Amino acid sequence: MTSLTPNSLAALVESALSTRSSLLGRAVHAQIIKTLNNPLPSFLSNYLVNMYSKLDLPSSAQLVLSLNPSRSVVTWTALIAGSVQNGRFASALLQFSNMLRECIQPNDFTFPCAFKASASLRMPAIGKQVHALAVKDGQIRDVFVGCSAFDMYSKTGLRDEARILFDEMPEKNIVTWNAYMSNAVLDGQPRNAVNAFIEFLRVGGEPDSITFCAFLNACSDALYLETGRQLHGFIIRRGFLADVSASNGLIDFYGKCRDVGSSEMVFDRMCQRNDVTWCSMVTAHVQNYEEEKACMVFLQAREEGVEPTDYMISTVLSACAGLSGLELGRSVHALAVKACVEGNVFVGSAIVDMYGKCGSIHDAEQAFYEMPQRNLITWNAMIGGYAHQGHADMALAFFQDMTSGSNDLVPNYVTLVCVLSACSRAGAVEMGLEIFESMGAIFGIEPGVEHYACIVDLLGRSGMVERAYEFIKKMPIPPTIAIWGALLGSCRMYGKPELGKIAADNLFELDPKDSGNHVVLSNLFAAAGMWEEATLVRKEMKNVGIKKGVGCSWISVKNAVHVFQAKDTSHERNSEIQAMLYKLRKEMKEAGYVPDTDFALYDLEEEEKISEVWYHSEKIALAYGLITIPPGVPIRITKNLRICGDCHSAIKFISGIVGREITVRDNNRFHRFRDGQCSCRDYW
DNA sequence: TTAGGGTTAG
Repeated sequence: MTSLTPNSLAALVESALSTRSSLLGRAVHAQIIKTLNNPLPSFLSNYLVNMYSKLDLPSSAQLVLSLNPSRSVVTWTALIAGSVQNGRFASALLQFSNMLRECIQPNDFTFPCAFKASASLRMPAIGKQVHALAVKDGQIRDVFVGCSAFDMYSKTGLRDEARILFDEMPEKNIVTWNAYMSNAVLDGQPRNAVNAFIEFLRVGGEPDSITFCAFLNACSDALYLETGRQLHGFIIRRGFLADVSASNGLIDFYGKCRDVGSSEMVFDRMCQRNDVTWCSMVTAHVQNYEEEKACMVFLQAREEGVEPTDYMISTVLSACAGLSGLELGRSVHALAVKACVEGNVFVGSAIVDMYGKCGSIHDAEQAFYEMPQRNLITWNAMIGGYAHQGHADMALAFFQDMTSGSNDLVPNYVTLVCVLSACSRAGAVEMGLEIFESMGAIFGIEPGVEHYACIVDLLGRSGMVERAYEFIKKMPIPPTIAIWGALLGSCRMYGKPELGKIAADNLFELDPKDSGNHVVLSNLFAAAGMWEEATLVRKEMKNVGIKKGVGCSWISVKNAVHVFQAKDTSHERNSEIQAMLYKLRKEMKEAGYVPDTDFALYDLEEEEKISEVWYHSEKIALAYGLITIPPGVPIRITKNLRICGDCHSAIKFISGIVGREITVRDNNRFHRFRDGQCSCRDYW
């Protein structure tokens, strides 16, 4: 056996670090103690401090450091760098200050760590003090130190200081330029990033994959689709298409620019993919409302043995939320636990959001309370979940709790959207208006288009349809589809054909291809007995080539999905379904249900209309659920179009008769029926 | 012993 010299022991420490095995690291340390007497040679002690700190074993690192009487700036920097790498930023700054207390001067390796810790903690006051030290001994001129100081100022929002540093840097390298571009994008200045790229090329810079990613981010941020496409060509010419990071950046860019087809093209042509590639592709589908495709890509990634990361899990959960796919959502939640990422705040918030949107508010609450840490997004998800379910009281209580006491969070734009939508769904008109009018003064958030839409919905849903229209006319920003859509919905609810026509005309202009608006207007006219107008709308639809999508409802039973269309008799258990429908119809009639034939789409005889609405797909899916799902288990149905008013009222009756909880997720929102009531206060 | 990026939640 060769003798263990200090140099060979140092090599052993290095190899233990490279395997990331703390067990091996401790074994090597034991061997060193066995071989050499204390105190260890200083350089070997430094190796150990570095290893322990990087392996995220801070106590051991600190102990080895304190046993080294001749510890130097290198020893301390090894300790601090490990803390920064493992996200222990506050510890890093504490260690930095302990080092100064021992009168050891930081060097060009120490300063970047201290700047990064200050930047990550968003503590510009500390960053400034570190900067002063770096200026004092001239270290700021070093390209590493200068770049990290610039990054710190940018990330802590001190633009002027960042700009001065950048302009006065004696030397800039590619990292400096990349930092400049990335921070410009983060700061909402994508144009500056693009200009910096041009300047960088002009001074003879050679971009790398990080430069491309930063540029693509700028393009997707500002929706510079053409500029991004040109960069795609540039990436190909420079031979960077084989680079996984550059291609990942392209997938992300196209996805954010609503060109998911190009994302798929880049993805399909890649020879090598990593976990980020898969996650970017799933994200691109989710961002383009292609949740089914997102789930397919996720399952494909699983088949290929790609390990699920916290990023992937939170993205897939948002796909489940979009699909109201509770079963898949549950299995992804289980996967998060298995992958040990459920404690991650992104994953936890996505779990809360998924359960809230899938109607399992108790699961959402449980996930919320079990989270080791929560942030604003977690609270928003919970408030949004209550709003979805029509629990305005809980939404408002959580809002109150979030902003007060130990939580002390500052609400953002989305928080206010969730709160106002909760008021609207609960008919809390005064409360909603009060919050809307004071949100600028109290929370510093100026109302945006989503907030205006909530108020239109709030007024309209409460029967103040004319007031809602007056409100729209006075809006300082142009009304959007959501706003006219809310008005049209309330016109349908309260039978206001004239205003409905105005809302619909605006919708036709903004969104000519949406068949739903034509159908609602036609129904509105039909309900008011204005058959000619109703027929005219239908004719117009035909003339301009709009087809109403085929309505269907689906229900998941024992992991199989059963899809039904209106008047569907094709299911293998059709006779049982029909028998259940017959039984229900009889019992409902006895309970006082009267079919609402406004929702029969044609000018039919009354008897035919009744039959028309009776065989809507959601009722058939529900009948199937009642014969297959054991008593006590909630029945969940999803519909691709909006649930019709007759089905809504029928399911209310059914929930009372059969004593079960029934939820219907339609393409607009969530309806939870229990004891003859629905979570939404009213429906047209 | 050191600096920059890519995928995530409303």
